[in-house]
Amino acid sequence: MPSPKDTVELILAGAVRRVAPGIDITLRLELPRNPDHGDYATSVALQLAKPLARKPREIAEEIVHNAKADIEKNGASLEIAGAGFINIRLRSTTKQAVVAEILKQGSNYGRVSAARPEKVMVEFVSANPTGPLHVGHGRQAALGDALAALLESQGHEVTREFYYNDAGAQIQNLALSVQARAQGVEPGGPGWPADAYAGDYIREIAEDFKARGGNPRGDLDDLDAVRRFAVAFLRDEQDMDLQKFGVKFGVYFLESSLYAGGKVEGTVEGLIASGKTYEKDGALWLRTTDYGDDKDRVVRKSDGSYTYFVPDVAYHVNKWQRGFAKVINVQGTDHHSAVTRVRAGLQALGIGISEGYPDYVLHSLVKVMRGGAEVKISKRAGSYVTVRDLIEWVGRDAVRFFLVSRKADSEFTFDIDLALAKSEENPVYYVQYAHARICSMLAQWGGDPARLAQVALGALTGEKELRLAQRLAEFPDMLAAAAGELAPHAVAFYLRALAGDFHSYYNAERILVEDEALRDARLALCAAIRQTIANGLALLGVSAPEKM
RNA sequence: GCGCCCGUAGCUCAGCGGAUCAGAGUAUUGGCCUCCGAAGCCAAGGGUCGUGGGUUCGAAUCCCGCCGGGCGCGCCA
Repeated sequence: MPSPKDTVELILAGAVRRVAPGIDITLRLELPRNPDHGDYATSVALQLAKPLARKPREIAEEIVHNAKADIEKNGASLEIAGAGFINIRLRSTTKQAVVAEILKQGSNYGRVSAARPEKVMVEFVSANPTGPLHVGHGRQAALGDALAALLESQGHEVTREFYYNDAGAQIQNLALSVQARAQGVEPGGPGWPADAYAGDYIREIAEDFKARGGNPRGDLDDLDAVRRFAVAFLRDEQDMDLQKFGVKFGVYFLESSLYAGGKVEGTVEGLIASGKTYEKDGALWLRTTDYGDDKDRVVRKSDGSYTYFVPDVAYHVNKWQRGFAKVINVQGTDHHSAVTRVRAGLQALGIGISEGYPDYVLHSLVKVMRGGAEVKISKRAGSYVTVRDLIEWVGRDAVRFFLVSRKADSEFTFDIDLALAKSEENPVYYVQYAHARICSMLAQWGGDPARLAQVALGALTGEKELRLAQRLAEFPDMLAAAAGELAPHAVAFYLRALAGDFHSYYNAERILVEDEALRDARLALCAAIRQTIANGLALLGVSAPEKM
């Protein structure tokens, strides 16, 4: 069933085409803050003034004249204001209808089936198994998972994928670190390998290895065994953290599989065949500058090995070949130089991969403050705050909601002291509280909530009630916009606003009144709010508790 | 130095395909529970939207310069 907004938009767009034939303009309905300006408004007449060389008000009058009958038939009215704005007002019955619609659709409210469903991949976290997950990974997990859920809500078939390097120099470094630690070498002490990981978790792995390894001396010399043990240990740990965070991946992709399958070699051959490579200083270079990069990149080093850039390209070829027409990589901005490079590599191959492939959501790194000082995020230092720490301190719901509540590219300061001291004032509770309050009210009423979907809604005429209905009606549009812009923070802001409207309403009006018709209508509205909050929170991976 | 991103209320941040866009939370101050959950509500103060130009009838929003901050700029990953 098309929403009133869609209907109004369609009718007005038709009128605009008749008034301004041949002029390419997209009609956009705004949501005015000022209620005097109606429920929707458009400045399309002002925008048409120049191309039509006419007064905006005249144009507005003509549009309104054209659309009026149809608009009114569909439960709305038009008026012209100011310089030529067209304000649209919906009748109360039109607004009330959304409540029944939500209760009918239940957990599907906001979800749509795409006209053309796409196979979409969101790749995120992708932490190498060289240490516990840090807050940056937490931000990625919160963003990526919400993004994936958002795209699913729009009818796409989404795969969540985790990519990790299980064989490179960093892994070797990990093995050496564990080995040294197991042999009793202290970080920084004599015999400590250069650039070794010094975090405490290395000691834990070393002790665990010795405890389970049988003959410690013999096992310790077997660096390969140490490496396998350490990787498995850290993978388990990361899995546990992700599970606690409520994030599930569909695919774990190993970098080593690209080598094993000959994909890396094949990519190099493909690049050479494209004619975009050249030899210089004993190395093989790719002309990435042909594709907007600021310098050419080395593909094969003079020692014969490949740069990390090659498996990166091979991996994305693989994504493409698996049929993912749309891929979104969630990464920190510290990797933004890879964006141009990977795209350049894919274009150079000339195998028909679309130009902007893949999409990226880059997030600024999270700065962690504690005791008024910054805690450096560095795997090597071993002093960074982990995802697990955050969850233990403020709870999974708060961490997820908080981390997704900001635009990805804005810098983000996570003040540990504040989160600890004021955990109860975290915005997530505000939204959850609205949900719990409604649950409590429905329980007190004691009726059958399923019945509310059929209840008469005509009694919902209060200003706050109609505003709430409008807010609820925005939900699907908000989701579509958030999915389109890859901006999950919009969901968090919407929920905050909806909860705010509800709390305000709750304090102003009594829901469980004597008058049955009024009570049922109000309960139906509240049930619809509860449903919408639950649906929104589910997308963010945050629980919607019935009691708090 | 070059490239990308970011500068909006004391603080943390929305808004940025122009108009009906000066907003939210928090903090501060003052009110509201014999009443459905006060983890709540109501009200007040607080910003020349970093800065200087430009485009436009109209700019927080688009363009250019400058200032400030972040991240990149390896035959590291």
